[in-house]
Amino acid sequence: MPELPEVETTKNGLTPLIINKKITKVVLHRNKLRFEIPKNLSSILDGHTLRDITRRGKYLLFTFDIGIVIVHLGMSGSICVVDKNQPLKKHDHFEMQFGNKSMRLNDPRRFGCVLFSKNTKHKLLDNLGVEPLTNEFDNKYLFDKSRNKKQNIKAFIMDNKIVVGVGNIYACEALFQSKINPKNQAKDISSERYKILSKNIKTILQQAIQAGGTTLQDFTKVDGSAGYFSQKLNVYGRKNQTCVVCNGKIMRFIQNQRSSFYCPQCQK
DNA sequence: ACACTAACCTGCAAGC
DNA sequence: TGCTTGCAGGTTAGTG
Repeated sequence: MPELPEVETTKNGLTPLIINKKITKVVLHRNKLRFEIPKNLSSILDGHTLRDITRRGKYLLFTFDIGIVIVHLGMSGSICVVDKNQPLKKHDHFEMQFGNKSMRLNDPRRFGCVLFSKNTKHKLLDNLGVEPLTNEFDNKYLFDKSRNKKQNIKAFIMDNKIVVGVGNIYACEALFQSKINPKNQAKDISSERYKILSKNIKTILQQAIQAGGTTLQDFTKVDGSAGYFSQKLNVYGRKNQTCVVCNGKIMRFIQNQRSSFYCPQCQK
C-alpha cells in the first residue's frame, strides 16, 4: 500500500499527537514482521521523549535522544493513535504508549518492519536514492541515471536506488500523465520527456499528500479515516474502463511482477 | 553491474 | 454455501 504520500500523511497526522511526549511503555504483540522487532525495545525507549518524526522514502523515522526507531508500513501497514485502553484490533503488532495515548502499528500482511538504530546510518537507509520532492530530482538527474538502463521506465522510477517513494500506483499515474508507455526502455527516453515525467511525479505526489493519500484496502490516516486520492486515479485499477483523455480502453498487464495500467492510445 | 524471479504474509473478491 | 484461484500499496536475497 503505502507509497510516499501515505507515509507522509501518516507522519503529518502523528506529529501533533505524540511529538515531545514521553514514552511510558512499549508493547510487542507479535515480534516477527519482515524482520524481528527488537525484544528489548521497551527497555531502550521507556522514559525517553519523542523528539521528531521524519520520513525518508517510505520509511518513518522516530527520533529520540538515544537513537531512532525505523518503521516501514510494507504493503498493508497503517498507524493510528488511540486511547491506550482501547481493545487491540486484529494485526495490531506493536504499540508505543505515551501516557494514556497509544500509537499502534497494524499490518495484516506483516511486510512492514520496526527497527532501532543509534543513528541514521543504517543498512536500510544508506543506499536510498533522492527524494522526489526536492530540487535534486529533475530531468537531468533522471536522464543521467538512465543512460545504459535497459530496464523499462516503470521499473526505473520505482527503483529506490534511483528515486524513493514512487510505488505501483503513482508510477502508473505519473506515466499516464506524461504520456509515456510503461514498456519503454529508460535509456530511450529523451531529456524533454524526463522533464515532463519528473514534474508530473512531483505534482501527483503532492496532490496525493493533499488528499490524505490513497486508500484501497488497508491504509488509513492516524484517526482511522480513509485517504481520498483514489477518486483521482486515472488508470490504476481501471482495467477495461474508459480513458479520461481519449475515451480509449485502459489496459492492464503484468510487468516486473506487478500490475501495470495504461492507455495504449495516449501513452507512446 | 545489471535484470529478472521467487519469496515473505493475510485477506478479499470472483468464478465455479 | 463453499472451495479454489488470483490478486493486492514493498523489498530483497538469490540467480544467471
